[in-house]
Amino acid sequence: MQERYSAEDVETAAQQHWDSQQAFRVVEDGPAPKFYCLSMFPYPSGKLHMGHVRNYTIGDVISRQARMKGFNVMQPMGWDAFGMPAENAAIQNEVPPAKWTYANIDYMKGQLKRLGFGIDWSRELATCTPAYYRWEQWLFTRLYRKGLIYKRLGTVNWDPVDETVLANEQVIDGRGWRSGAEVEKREIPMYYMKITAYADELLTALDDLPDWPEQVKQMQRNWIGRSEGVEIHFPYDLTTVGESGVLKVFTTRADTLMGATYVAVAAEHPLARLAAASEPAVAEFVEDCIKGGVAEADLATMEKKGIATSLRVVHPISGEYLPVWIANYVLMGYGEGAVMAVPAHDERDFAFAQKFGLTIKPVIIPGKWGQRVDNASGVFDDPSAKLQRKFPIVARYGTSESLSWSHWQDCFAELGRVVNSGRYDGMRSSEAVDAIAADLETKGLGRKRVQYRLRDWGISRQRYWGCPIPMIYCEACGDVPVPDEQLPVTLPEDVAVTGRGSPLARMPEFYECSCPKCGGAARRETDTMDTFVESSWYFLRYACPDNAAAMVDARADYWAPVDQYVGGIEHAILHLLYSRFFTRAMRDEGLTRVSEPFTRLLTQGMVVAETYYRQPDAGKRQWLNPADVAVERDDKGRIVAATLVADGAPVVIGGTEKMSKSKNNGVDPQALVERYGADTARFFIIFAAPPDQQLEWSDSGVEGAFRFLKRVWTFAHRNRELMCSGLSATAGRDGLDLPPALADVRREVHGCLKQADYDFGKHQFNTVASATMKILNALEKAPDAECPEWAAVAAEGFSILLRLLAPITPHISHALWRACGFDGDILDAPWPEASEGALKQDRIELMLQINGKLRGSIQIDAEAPRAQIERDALASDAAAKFMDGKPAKKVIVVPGRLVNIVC
RNA sequence: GCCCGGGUGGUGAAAUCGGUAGACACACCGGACUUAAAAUCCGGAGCCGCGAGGCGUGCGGGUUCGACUCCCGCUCCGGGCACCA
Repeated sequence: MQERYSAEDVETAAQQHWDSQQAFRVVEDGPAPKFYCLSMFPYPSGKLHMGHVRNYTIGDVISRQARMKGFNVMQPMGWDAFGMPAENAAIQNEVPPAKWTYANIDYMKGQLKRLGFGIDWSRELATCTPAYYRWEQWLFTRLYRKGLIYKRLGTVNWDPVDETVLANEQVIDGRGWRSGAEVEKREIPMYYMKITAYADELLTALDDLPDWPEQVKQMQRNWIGRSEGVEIHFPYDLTTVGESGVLKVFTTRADTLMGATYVAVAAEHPLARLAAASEPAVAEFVEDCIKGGVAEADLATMEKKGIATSLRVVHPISGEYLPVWIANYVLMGYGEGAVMAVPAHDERDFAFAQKFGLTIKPVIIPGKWGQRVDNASGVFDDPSAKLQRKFPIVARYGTSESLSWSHWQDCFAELGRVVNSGRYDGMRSSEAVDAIAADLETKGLGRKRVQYRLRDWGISRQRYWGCPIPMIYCEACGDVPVPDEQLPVTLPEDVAVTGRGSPLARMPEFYECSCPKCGGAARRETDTMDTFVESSWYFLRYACPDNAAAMVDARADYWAPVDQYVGGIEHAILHLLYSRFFTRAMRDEGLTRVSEPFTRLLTQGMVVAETYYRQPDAGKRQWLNPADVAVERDDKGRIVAATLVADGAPVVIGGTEKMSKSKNNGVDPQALVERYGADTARFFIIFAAPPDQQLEWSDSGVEGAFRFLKRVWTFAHRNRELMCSGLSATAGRDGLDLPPALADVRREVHGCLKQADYDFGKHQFNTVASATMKILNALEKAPDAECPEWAAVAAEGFSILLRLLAPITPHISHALWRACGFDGDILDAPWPEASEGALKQDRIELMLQINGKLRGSIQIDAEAPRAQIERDALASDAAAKFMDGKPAKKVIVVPGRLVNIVC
């Protein structure tokens, strides 16, 4: 054993050992229960970034501990290899996407190996290979025939200059990122997956995922957005509309129906088109509405615009004529593309009505305004204003009647009591919803129904680097799925990408084909699939990546579901929801037995670092890498200034942000590993923050991790022979009669172990790392070798330390386990168990509070009865000093913790 | 705009069911070793105060013998918003 810790030697040797043993290759048999630990696979963007290192370190820690606990562990890895960056790189560097992607995979795989992750590489897959995506196409044709995939128009961002569909990310301030042209909405035919068919199941099944973070489940619940409400039909007014029909809206607040004063429709709604045909101003407005992109965040924050039409619809209860408005905040793809507007009780409608001077008709008395309202006179008590007020029949801006409705108040949107609504007056909101729904149903103008916010999943992409959609168009036969024997539809790999239009649509050799039904000339679909499709089933394919005859086989039944999934919180909704849906679709095709793909979920936080920059006058900020910057501190250690090492001149401290190329604050994992080794990188990442929180990068923190590992190494080197002799004394350690100082050391070790076990269960690995440091501190401070029992205590303590460390820093743990003569390979060493005997204490310290303030402590027998604790507490110096001679009113004893005297 | 998180010393963080706030580290200060430095080791330290003591978990209220923890209101920061992955 070397005296000095050399990470490179240790890590190379350990990795060679694992390779030669094929230590992480796993098969589907044996008595051990299976444990499928999966980290989200990376997009092969070029090289690993720190977020990857964090993700895979967390997954590896869980995997390795599960193995020590006796599970048959599978930890696979692969590549989410289709996507836009490959096309962007192709445009920039004129490299074909396939070549670029495979080169990246090659490089990043080497990096993953160097970090020592316990991955079964025999299961590696890349989604851009025909061997993978052919099964995606195969399933597509099945789901299409079943009706779970269908075709309809969908709205996309259109760049009129580049004649290309843009991703939301490529639209910046309403303009195309390359052309700078104003983006427009355009409707094109697209394929959709009917995820809404599973909406209810996806929602209710969340309740059966106890090991998912509550926050993720809540986000998914809100995303699915189940709401119970009423569909209401407003018949067209024949004289203004010119044809018969009904305008359908959905509302959860049917109790406010009598307060509806207009209706608003989307620019793409049939009524809008009708109005545009005869009214030039409307046509202009509708034309204007196609400007801008489709991202919801933009639509929600843009200025609310609208225009009146001459059209009217008929209120289904009152028979009044309501004006039809066109509003840019109503969207065709959401619900019915129309809303009934109740300005008195909806904040958005209120703002709209005020802007355009529309009628505001209050029909609900908010709960907090009291129950007393006279339905005939409209007089009610407003306790918040300590006034008796007259309820406005119609509130118009500027009139005295409408004072209370001149500004929006949140309580307007609350449930309450119905007024101003004819026969529904006096009802509570919920009663009014029932009564109105019943009346509408009688008239055939509406009914109660459930609606979801969730929309069907549009999967068509007008891009090249993706899985081809296996469909053929024939003049005679229409849309025909590609038959099984013609699969896969292979994506040509040697293609020039220009950024204008879709390359496949310019390749007759790709799209010209014959109809599978009639044999006539036909055209192949040139759209590819959303890359979320590949990542919706890869976890099943890892079980059997080599199967050329089936999508999944019996091995998937052995491994599914994933026991532990680890990945970024940014995937909390889309990827995870699509995967849950896809698994169910596959279940209903008889491909898997499971419904939920991921039993336990751990969502990891981002990796952030400080930023530094310089800003020449009126110029762009130049971001400087933290590695090139030196900081100045005051005498308390606070950072007061920073300078660039190269020129010694000051730079601006920019705050802490997510590591990124644009802010130049990334730390290269490669350089880190080369300098300190994989174990140091892994230890720091685990130690610096709990997995689900953001991790702040710190170079000196890395130094500290390295220093700790050196201390572990040094302890082993100094005490190796002693500990080898201590091994024989291992039997019956609890029975050993240890001197008090050694008993204390042993109590500390087992206390740390017990705590670490608890923390492991919570996935709070940072405190597990702390526990290993505490154990080393205790062992180093132990009274040394004079005492004969020390060898046994040291050997036991150090073996516990190494095993707690093994999942986090596997290489050094592997080397020291052998060097100290412990049994076998630490990879399969049994996880240690804390001894209750070692934790026992005769006397304990209780904190002493007087009136809730800490004033001292008392020493007492661990088993002391309550009466004695009270007596000792009252007799203490602190009690005499702080009770001011007052008698104790009450004494609170919290066993094992504290005594509080109230006086 | 909507949904979901987070805010604790100079810094990263810990505190299991409402019971010692700041474990474990980083940075800092002091000391040992050294011709010197690096490395290593030992010690100190939340803030204010000479001290007794007071004050302290983003801000303002509340519940409680006792609140980082529970409740109400605010604020700032981050993630997601359906074509980034």
